[in-house]
Amino acid sequence: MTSPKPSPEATSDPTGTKPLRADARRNRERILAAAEAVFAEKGPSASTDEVAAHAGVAIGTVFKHFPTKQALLQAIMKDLLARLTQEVDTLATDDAPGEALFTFITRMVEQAAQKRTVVGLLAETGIDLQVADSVQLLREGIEALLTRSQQAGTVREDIHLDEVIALLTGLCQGALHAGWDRDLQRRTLAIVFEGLRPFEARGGAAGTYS
Amino acid sequence: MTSPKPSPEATSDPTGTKPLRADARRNRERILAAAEAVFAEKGPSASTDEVAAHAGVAIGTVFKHFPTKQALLQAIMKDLLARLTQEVDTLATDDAPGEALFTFITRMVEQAAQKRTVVGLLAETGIDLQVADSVQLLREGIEALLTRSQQAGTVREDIHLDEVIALLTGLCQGALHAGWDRDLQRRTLAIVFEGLRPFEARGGAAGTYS
Amino acid sequence: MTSPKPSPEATSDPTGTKPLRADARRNRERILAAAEAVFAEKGPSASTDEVAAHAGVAIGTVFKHFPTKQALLQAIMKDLLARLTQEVDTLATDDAPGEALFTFITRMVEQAAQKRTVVGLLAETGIDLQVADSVQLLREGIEALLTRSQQAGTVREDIHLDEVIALLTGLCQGALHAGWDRDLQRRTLAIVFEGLRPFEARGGAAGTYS
Amino acid sequence: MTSPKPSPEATSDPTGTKPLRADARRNRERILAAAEAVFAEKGPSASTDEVAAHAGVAIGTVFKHFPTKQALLQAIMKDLLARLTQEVDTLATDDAPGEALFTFITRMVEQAAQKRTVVGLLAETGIDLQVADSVQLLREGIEALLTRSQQAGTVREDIHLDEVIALLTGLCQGALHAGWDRDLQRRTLAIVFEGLRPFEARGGAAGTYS
DNA sequence: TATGAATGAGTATTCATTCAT
DNA sequence: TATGAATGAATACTCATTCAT
Repeated sequence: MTSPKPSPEATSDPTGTKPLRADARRNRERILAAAEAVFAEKGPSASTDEVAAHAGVAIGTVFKHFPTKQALLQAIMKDLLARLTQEVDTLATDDAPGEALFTFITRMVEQAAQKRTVVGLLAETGIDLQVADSVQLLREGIEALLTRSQQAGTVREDIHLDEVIALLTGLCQGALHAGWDRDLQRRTLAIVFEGLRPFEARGGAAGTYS
Repeated sequence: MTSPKPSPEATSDPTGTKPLRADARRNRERILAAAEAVFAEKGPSASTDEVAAHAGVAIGTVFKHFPTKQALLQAIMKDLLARLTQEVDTLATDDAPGEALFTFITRMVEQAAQKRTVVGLLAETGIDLQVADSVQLLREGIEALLTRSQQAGTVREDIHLDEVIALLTGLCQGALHAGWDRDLQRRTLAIVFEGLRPFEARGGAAGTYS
Repeated sequence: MTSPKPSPEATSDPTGTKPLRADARRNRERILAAAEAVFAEKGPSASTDEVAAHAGVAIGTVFKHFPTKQALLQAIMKDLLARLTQEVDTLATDDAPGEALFTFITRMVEQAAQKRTVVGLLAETGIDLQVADSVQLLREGIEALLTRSQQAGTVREDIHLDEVIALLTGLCQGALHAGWDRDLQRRTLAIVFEGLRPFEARGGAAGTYS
Repeated sequence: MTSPKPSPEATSDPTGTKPLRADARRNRERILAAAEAVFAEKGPSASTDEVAAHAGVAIGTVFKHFPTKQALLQAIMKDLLARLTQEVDTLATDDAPGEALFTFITRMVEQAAQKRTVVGLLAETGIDLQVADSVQLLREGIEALLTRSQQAGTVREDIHLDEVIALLTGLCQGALHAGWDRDLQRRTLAIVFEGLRPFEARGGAAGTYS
């Protein structure tokens, strides 16, 4: 049972929620991990039953923790966004300020390509997941990366956060669904990064074409 | 009950299929059109019943023409790809060779953003749609556009078809799911186009940022 | 399969509904009859599955005809009310005008006592069945009976329709739940009828006590 | 968390039960009170969880005291019957012997109409509640009232206890489900009371019609 | 060939009851 | 003894697919 377990800080309850009993908390984690795995593999239309089976609990337990399938999807989404935000924050305090944004985008695309992440799938189902808060946190993190990159002169000043997120979304979705291999990822990202750079910085580190 | 029927060439059967009676053919068209409309609006999880109702035929008729829901989705996909290929071919013989690729990408993204097109949704369902032939035709069309643009000097020589298609896919998916508005589309595409241009053509027509 | 089949006129569609195919209509009747039997025996919390099994059809067929359990209950209710209204109307044109109301009440109570009728059960579940129209028809029928009885001098002039219906409801519920035997029914009704008679008519035909 | 506890005599265990610890007894009372309130409001299909929550105890505690939902319903029923018996006994020693039965019936109907009492709901569930002993006590109390009324000359000699209880049951059920307003209650009861009176006492105090 | 009724496996969700903490 | 997490059977409802009319 060595599924990718969500980092503790990501799944920590919002303050104010009464702490769960040890076994309950353990099950919650297992369910979340199972759900992430199952939905990642089969898409969000996978049955809750399957999630329960994968987690090794009864179906009732899943619904005790997440009273709706929606709620379960939301929880995964929040978890994921929290981990991304965390990663963004780490990058933001790293040394190479100019490359931070490029690195982050690259990592996200890599992840998306690897596993059929939930991120993308969520949107598709038309389910409105109301994870606005978590999204906002991530936006802020990305904005910080963008600003730093612009100050470092590796991204044009006239680029807005919206475009960056649009590109990020599109690239992830593309990578996710079309199953780009590493090489294709690299070359595709290189093109986009080239488009983000100021004229005087073109042909930079990320821009090596075969 | 005369719904807007797809153009005949778009729905043409692959050669080798036995010709249908006139009324059967008419029904086939109506079902396809209905399916495209319904799936475009509600996603591929819309029920076949709804498609039948929208087409004004009984459910049995739908399954007579397309023995599986899968088959119906496939047919739509092929239809769509055929129309895109058609559009590509038209663009390829236009006068402005340098802008043809950019124009095509822009149009596709616009369409994807406008209607919840099937394109994107198909991939998501994880269904393997086996439309390889149709895709190949489109690939070839796009390749022609790419070559012409490169010859015209508006796209870098070191760009491959794979990256172009990867970008196209990602941008469409992004536009589709994230609901970009026209302005955001324009700015996002401008960045990508900038990345596609050779150094000496940078800051070209498509690259005006707010 | 000789369950009490609803009379044709009771189940006839409101005009304007497209006529069903013969087999569909037959199934509809069977489902209704089965539902009436099952709910009558086990109360409205009986499962729809059981109704389907009892009717010898698949569960989907039940839901095709009655898209909701509610709808099924409603249909039974309407059916029942229609039959009651019918009975009321017959009584209203009978010869013995003075006894018509008493006869009707007696019959209803008898029926309620016999089978765990749906009437009573419906109210209990807290389900709002929206059969107002059908109820109104029955009210009008009962009102006619009441008026005739009053004109015949067997019911006091100062009795209103509301009280009659209240008594009818209470007596049916009581008979239904408490399982009164025939003799107890008779004696209980005799008391109520006695209360309905004018002073000068007391000790009338219905009022023989042990 | 001091909810309105039922009076001690009402909840007294049948003799022979081993005495509970003080806190356990307190919990028992709270659960009973909560159950009565919850079931009164939502009907007997309300969940045991809700009862537990309302009582401020854990679900396990409820099942410790009442090993089955059935048992809980039974206990409420007994409690209720005990209170009614108590009320009957009080009335039986009151001064106005002739009106005692009428008063009792009136009160019961009033209560039934006011709150979605459990009384009525119990019968509906089809659950056999085995509260024969408690019922017997109540029967005896009512019989006493009946006898006194007959001796006082306000109720006919040929009326039996069974009919009185039948009427009582029916009227309560009717009032409960049909939601009679006070005025309708009054007029309906007046009719029944009139039916109970001997000829020479007709048009008595309770018999004023609009 | 078209129709549309019937099928029945599948899905989310609830809830009485059990049992480890 | 109290807690409350876990259980899992049950239930209403959906929908792709089949087949008699």
